[in-house]
Amino acid sequence: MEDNNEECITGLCLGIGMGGHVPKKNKQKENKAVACLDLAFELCPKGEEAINVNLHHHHHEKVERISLERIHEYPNEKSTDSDNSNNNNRCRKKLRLSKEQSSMLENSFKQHSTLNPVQKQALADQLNLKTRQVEVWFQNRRARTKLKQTEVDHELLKKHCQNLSDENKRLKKELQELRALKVGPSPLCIQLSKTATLTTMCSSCDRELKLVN
DNA sequence: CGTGTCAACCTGAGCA
DNA sequence: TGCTCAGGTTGACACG
Repeated sequence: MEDNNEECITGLCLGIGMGGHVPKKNKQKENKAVACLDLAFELCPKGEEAINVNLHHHHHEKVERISLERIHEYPNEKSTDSDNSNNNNRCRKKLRLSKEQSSMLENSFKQHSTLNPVQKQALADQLNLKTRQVEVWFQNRRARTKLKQTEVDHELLKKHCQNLSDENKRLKKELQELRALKVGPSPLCIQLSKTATLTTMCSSCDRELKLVN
């Protein structure tokens, strides 16, 4: 059989509506193939039949391995979930981490927000998860942290902006009042006319502000 | 039934 | 070239 990996994957993608997209990188090809397998698995939970029909022999070993992992990966599919009566061979049932798994991941994240491969493998073994799952959890966790921090920063900036705006209004009003009192050449008025700017301290941030005349 | 959450995935960039 | 990451997206599920 000829060695034409792209055609193999393209064929399968076309067969399940992926539009025949052929990714450039091998890793991406593999990802697409895995995505294809999700759907192939949906059509054929046992895996082997649908997969062997669609792929050349070069892929069989890998594909079979992945398909078996899939069966392992979604244990709820195997009617172990007693209260899930509508077990309808859906291929990607949402995985929910247990409280223990979540808290251990959280604790690990508190210690270091990134993991080296050894730490990742150790944590995966400890939690009875795949390293990929641990990796994804940390990626998502970092994204959530960043999002939260962005929201906090946004709120702080909004408050700071409001404070500055209030301070600006107050200073403008004060300046107007001072000008209204301009009955004679007081030292302040002389200073104002010379420099055309007035400096003051912002009460909210303790920075020096320049008030343009 | 609309919406939020989150695991899983995709893609492009940076790095060794 | 392969790996890891950030950022964005998808899809399953829970909840009001």
